[in-house]
This record gives sequence, structure tokens and C-alpha cells, in this order.
Amino acid sequence: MDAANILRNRGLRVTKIRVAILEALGEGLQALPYGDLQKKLSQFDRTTIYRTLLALIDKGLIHKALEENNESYYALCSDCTSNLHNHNHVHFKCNECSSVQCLHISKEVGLSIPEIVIDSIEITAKGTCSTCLLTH
Amino acid sequence: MDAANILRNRGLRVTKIRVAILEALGEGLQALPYGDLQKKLSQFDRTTIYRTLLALIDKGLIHKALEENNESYYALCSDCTSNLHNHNHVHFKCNECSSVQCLHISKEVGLSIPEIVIDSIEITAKGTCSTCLLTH
DNA sequence: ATCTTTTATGCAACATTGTTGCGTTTATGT
DNA sequence: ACATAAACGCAACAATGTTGCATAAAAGAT
Repeated sequence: MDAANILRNRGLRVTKIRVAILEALGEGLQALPYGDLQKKLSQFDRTTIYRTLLALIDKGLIHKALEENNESYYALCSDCTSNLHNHNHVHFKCNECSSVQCLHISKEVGLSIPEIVIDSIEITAKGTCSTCLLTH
Repeated sequence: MDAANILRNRGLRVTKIRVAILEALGEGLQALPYGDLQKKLSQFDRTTIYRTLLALIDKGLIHKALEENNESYYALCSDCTSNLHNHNHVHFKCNECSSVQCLHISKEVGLSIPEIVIDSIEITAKGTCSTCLLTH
């Protein structure tokens, strides 16, 4: 399904920047920091990028993969709905090339601690990605 | 051991702001966002707080517990050295009161994924803390 | 206690990102 | 093509991060 139809299905109007952001995030199937998005989409106003990201997050099309060094990384959602973001996956950042990707793992990571109630767990792993392993 | 001696042991000069930050983070044994530190330490310059945090992180006395909504949360280290930050713990954020604490768990969270090498894993859990469970 | 030297601090300045208001433009159904 | 609700672009401001540099303070030597 192309970006335009994805947007229509979530009740969002089809605009250039929305299509552009979905395509930008879809290219490498990896998370991009805000700064990269701004460079890629320099023909659009910064505010528009900001509000578009909010809208796409709100409708469950993208998610904030991680925040690091004051940069937010955004990635496509694989199985979120307008009502529920469902991220049972690990965010992996490569220390070599700084790329961030969502790793879909089967294993559930459970965690139980007395006296507190845990609703959700976020896991961020760091290491070396497959591409960088090959080149070094 | 008091803040002054902790600083001397890591080869850091004992200054007002360093003592103040260590004491601020030591009070509730919980992580504080940068903004809170700045309010608490308003008699000091913003730049000084910034550089002091860097110095304390560098020497393994404090660590950045998490970044969320463009706020960095800082907490005391329990067993880090000048050479190695060793954080085998979970960062827990309460959705009710927004407090962040380090939970020291015994369980090791292992994760293995083909084709990549994982060096470290960070876990952030969200839910309701013991204090908020009692009051609701 | 004073001096010296190294280090830390405060101030100014600028970059980046987040955020809101508002007038103008655009997307979509009629 | 038109009307209208929504999105966009611009201006403006806040918060945090970051650096350079002159001044002040800490630690060891005298």
C-alpha cells in the first residue's frame, strides 16, 4: 500500500509532507533523527515537520524510537492502530554508524518488581549492526 | 562518606556546586531532570551546572538515567568507577508522579540477535510507583 | 597564612529543538 | 467550481546544549 492510501485509511488528508515523511522513513526501514528529516525535507517549514510528526504519531503511523543526545529518532510503526501504539520490539543503535533500527523479537521481556506496577517496558540495545560488522 | 570525600576520591576538586548536585541527587535517591536541578541550584550559572554534570558523569559519580520529552534525568551511580559505568539496572518512571528511580534487579536481561553484536542494553519501565499506589 | 598554579566558574553568545498563534493556502466532499 | 474544514508557513519565544574567554576559587607548596 502506498503512502497516500495509508494516510486515507487513518483519516488523514494526503499532503506532500506527510507522504514525504512516510517515504523517508520507509526507505531504509530504519529510524531517523529529527535533524536528518529536516535536512531531507528542507523544502518544508520546520513547524510543519514538527506538526506532521505529531499527527503521524497520533494516528499510529510512526513512533518515536528513542531519544538520545537531544535528538528524537522516528520510525514507521509496523502494527499500531489509531488507538494503540503496540511496540513489542527492541530499538537498536549501532555505535559505529549511529543507525537506529527496530528489531522485532519474538521473546517477551517480562519484569516484575515488588510494590510497583509496570505497564510498559522499553528496551534499547547498542552495539554493532550487520553492515558495520561486514566492513570492519 | 560525604560528598566532599567522594569527590576527592575521584580526583575532583571540592566545589560548592559539585557538593550541591551530589546532595540534590542523593536526597530522594531518585533521578532528577535537568530542569529540576536548575531550579534547585538557581544560585549557580546554567553553564556551570551543565559542565558539572559532564564532569560528574565522566568520573562515574552520576549517570544520565533517561531522556524523555527533551529532558535528561540524572541519578547517582551506585557502583561505577572512573573508568567504567556499570549500570545493570532498570530505570523506572512513574506515570502518576513522574518520578524516576533506578531499580537494582538481580536478573540479567539477555538478548541475542543474529548478525548483530549487542554491547549494552538499557531498559526503561513505566507504571505506577509504590507511593502513588498507596495514595490512589 | 600567603603565594602559585591549575582548575572551575560566570557571562556572553550562538545552535538546535520544541512549541504556539495566526493569517494564508490547500485538500476534500458537494 | 465552490465551500469549508484542515494543514501549512511564518514569526516568535522557551528550554537545553555547547563553546570561548576573562575572572575567581581550590589545592599544594612555601
